[in-house]
Amino acid sequence: MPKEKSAPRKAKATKADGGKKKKGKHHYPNAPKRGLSAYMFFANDQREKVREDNPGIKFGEVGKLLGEKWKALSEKQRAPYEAKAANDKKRYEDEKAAYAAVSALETD
DNA sequence: AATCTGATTGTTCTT
DNA sequence: AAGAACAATCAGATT
Repeated sequence: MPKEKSAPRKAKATKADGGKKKKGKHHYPNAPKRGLSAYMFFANDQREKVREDNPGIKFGEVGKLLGEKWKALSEKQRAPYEAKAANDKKRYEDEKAAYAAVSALETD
């Protein structure tokens, strides 16, 4: 079993508060985006189910409901999602590699 | 080496 | 078209 101790994630960013970040950032060419996260896959599956259980539910509710359910799942249930996340993570490795390769070639 | 930070991912709904 | 609650992430940058 992997015993990753190294960095015991401490507090959060410097934003003090809970952690509200806004978008608006872009990336350079070839943007090697990272893989998705377990929540993304989970949402993909539950999103319709949640809405089915909550007819007429709005985005905010679905999101919250989703969050609750997500944590309500057992580690086993999250497994498939985490598995996909891990799979996508690998995908990112490819992007990263491709990006580096192109970047090297594109010595502009 | 160890710690931190920021950027990113996708859903749905609203405007 | 883009943003925002919801959660994860985690790879790179920084010290």
